[in-house]
Amino acid sequence: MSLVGVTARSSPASLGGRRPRHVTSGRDLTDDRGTPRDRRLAKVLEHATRIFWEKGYEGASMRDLSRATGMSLAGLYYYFASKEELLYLIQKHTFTTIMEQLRERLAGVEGPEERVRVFIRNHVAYFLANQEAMKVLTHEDETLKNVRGAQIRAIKRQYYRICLDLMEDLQRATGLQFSGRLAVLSLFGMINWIYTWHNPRVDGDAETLARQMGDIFLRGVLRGVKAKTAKAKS
Amino acid sequence: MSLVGVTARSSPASLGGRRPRHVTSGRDLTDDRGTPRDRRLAKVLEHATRIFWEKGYEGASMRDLSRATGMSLAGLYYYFASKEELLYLIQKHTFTTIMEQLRERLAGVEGPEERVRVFIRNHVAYFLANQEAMKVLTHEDETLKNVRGAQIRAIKRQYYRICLDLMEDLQRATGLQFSGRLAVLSLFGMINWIYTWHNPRVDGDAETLARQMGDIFLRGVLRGVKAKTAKAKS
DNA sequence: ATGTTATTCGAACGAACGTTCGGTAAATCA
DNA sequence: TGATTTACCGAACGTTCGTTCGAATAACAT
Repeated sequence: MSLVGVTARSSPASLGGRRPRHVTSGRDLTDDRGTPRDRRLAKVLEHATRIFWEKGYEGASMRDLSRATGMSLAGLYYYFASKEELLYLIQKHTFTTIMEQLRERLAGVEGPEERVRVFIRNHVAYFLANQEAMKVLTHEDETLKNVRGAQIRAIKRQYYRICLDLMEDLQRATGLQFSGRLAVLSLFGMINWIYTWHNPRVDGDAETLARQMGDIFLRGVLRGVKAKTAKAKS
Repeated sequence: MSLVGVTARSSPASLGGRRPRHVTSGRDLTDDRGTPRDRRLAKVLEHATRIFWEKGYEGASMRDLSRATGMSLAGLYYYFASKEELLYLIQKHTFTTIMEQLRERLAGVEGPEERVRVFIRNHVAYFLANQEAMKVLTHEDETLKNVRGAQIRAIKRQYYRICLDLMEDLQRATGLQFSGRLAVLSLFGMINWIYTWHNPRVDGDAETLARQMGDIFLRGVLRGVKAKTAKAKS
């Protein structure tokens, strides 16, 4: 009721109008918990994520989703109000989850550099574990308009803020001078670009990738990587 | 004839079929040179670039382009065969131009680090001077299919190769060990991400940005930036 | 068994999509 | 001058789009 914003036109129940449909509970939408309805919606969102990932939001059609889920076109709309809401739910869930995970991983970790490392590790790990959702999140950045767009942008600003704070802690601790804004945005660029090139066959796992990117970002290529052992490939 | 691939269905001229339309000459498409027709096409491409930039390729309609150019829907098709070809021409021209410019700027520059710096400067400068085209190039990366897609991907591979070579020269010169592939792709990520955040009001001009990003990439934030003078902002 | 609510559907709606057809003017060539 | 080519357009073509309607079934409570 609060989150979704029902689009139903009128229907005061007394006049025999149909009751408002597709009112999602405010629940979490992960696969396990929630009402059966929420669990079913979560499954639909998984399929939608994969389709948006493959064809882009505009390029994907509700008929694609119907085919993928095995449900009828009309049946889908029992679970959400519009295609746009689908994208909103996906982006919101993805963003919320990565931020929760970050807060957990940051808790208890001391030392500004290590905390930045944790941020990088978390972002890279989540990115690789949820490539489809993360591409939909970053690629369809400007797609949502109005209220839904504003909500997603608000979460994004929060996430940016967390990283900027980590960076400024690092500056205070080391006395170094650089533009925090530019550092954060460069870091985001490095990581968020992954979806355009990552190949699990040739590029390592999340841990390796995060360490390498952390090294590039924190030490710079000209200080090189402390030649630990196998950096392998090229 | 060679580039564009006419889609005309048959029409052997003798049977009264219409001659093949929209056969672009192989010319350069920049505004100044070429036949009047090519110049007119270039203008259309400029409008198309702005529209794809605003609404994305799938989200943009030929009617949007018709409105923007002031030409009729049918009239547009005198200059190109399809919407897809529009995107192809834009991407090809953009990619070709940035590579030409890079080769010019690299010529005569010695020293592996400076050559990497030139690469960064060129990419950032071109990016900011042609933000719309560069977004269309990077954002619509997977949009083109088949032959046209393969051609663009081939140019992209060339561009990547040039940068990788620069990076490997740097490695040979310094004896440092890092993954060249990862370094190049991280660098691309840093720079190509610019279009999602750049604000000319708060972020500096191309030269400043390129220097800062070069510093982050080459020296790493932990070695700081040689506090030259005004880094200002944050 | 009966009434109620939760799901799902076939069929269609109007709008928008990329593209094409037959044609008209204007420019160019002979 | 007349013939041909170039540049452009109104009107439509067939398709696909997101969404909705009324009804049918399934699940569940009483």
